Amino acid sequence: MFPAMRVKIVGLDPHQQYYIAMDIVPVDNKRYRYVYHSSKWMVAGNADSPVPPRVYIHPDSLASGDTWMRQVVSFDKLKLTNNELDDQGHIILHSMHKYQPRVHVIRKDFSSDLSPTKPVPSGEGVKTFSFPETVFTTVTAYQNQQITRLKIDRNPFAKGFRDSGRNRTGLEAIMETYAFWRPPVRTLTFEDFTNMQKQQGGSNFWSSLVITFGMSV
Amino acid sequence: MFPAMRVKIVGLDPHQQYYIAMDIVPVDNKRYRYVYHSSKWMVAGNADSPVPPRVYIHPDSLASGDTWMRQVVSFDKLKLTNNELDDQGHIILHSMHKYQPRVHVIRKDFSSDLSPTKPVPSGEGVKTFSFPETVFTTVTAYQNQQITRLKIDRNPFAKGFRDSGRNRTGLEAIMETYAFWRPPVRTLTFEDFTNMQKQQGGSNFWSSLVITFGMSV
DNA sequence: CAGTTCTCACCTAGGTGTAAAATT
DNA sequence: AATTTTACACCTAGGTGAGAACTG
Repeated sequence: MFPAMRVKIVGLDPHQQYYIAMDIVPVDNKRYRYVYHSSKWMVAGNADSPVPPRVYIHPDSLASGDTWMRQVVSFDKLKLTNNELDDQGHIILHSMHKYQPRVHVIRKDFSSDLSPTKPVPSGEGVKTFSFPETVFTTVTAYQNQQITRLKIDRNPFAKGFRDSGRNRTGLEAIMETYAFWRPPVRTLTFEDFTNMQKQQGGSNFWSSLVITFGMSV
Repeated sequence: MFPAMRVKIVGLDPHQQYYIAMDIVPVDNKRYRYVYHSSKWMVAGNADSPVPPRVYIHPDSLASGDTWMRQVVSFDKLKLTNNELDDQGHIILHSMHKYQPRVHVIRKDFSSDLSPTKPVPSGEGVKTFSFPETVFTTVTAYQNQQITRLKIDRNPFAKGFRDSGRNRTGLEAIMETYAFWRPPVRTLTFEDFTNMQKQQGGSNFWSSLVITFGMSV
């Protein structure tokens, strides 16, 4: 999956052990098609039947709160497939559907049955974060030129398709000289999240947990 | 370092957590030179002054005894350097000296000060294994054709230097068709080790620890 | 014919020994 | 003269979109 989701985590217990995991859930019950002349995704019927749930457990798991908080947690190794019989542990999605990635922070002492092929457990030791700007629509071929350009311009592995003849604009050219530049990040506190989800309030333990999202572009 | 050291471990407590680490210690206090006409390494003076000790902590650390015992533990990412100012965490050695790799099994509850830049602690919670057949002499350029051929024939990354014109012998040709072939392994029990090292006896906890060595060729 | 699969050239990233050049 | 460093071609391994081929 590119761009990869990247998060910064604050407020964990430095000495407690945690798993961090991602799953990807349907946004609605619809199938979509892209209408080129209006540049919009339109509903094209009901969703296909749901697929076996998969969870991507971040490869740095298990790690201490301290370790997680000292790094940007990147999900750039997460892979997607439309093959419902996949045996590579990839996350299985339907093409032409809308999905929302979720980040789960799972306390070790609560993770008795954490598995790549079972839904993430819910309860006191697990907190889940979603960032609405990361909703995406799955395709098997790109439906418009903007997304193709984003992919080619931002993914190092697609360098071979960059049109070096096409000149960058003045601003872009300047940006390129700042190799360390990163787009602005957005911060979402656990309180924001609980409000958004109309959740009934978290334990003290989690009250300071903050997770910040930035795209890896 | 190629060929990489690979070990199989038996007899750990499946539910206990362990680090596994490697360091490389001088075999003697001498510097060597290779005498081509006799195909032998000869003493060529006293060793250079010792170098800051480094430890390679196996990247699968920290893991349970169960996890360690279920896999072949391979040290193929271990890197060597002759640069005493190295800041990449590589193990620093002198060229033209004889060295012996050691494998350390370190119980988590004993590993308070385990660090890549400090000597491995010794004591009740740490057991160390050496395999005399892994002694090697460091060089900056290969000193004889046999070692060059071993490196080129056995290391996939050196495939570009293989002389596909030179025909394999009948036996070698047959061997090559068995992709899964591995050289015989040698088993060393902790008792063997204690005898060899004239150690004063281990705790019950470790009495069944066995470590088996095989080269990754 | 919209959607999917497959093969391919072209990249990133990094592990090899060679041979020339530099060092001591 | 022996040893070490450096630039380089050639690999492994795997992530890209293009475009042809295929599917229903």
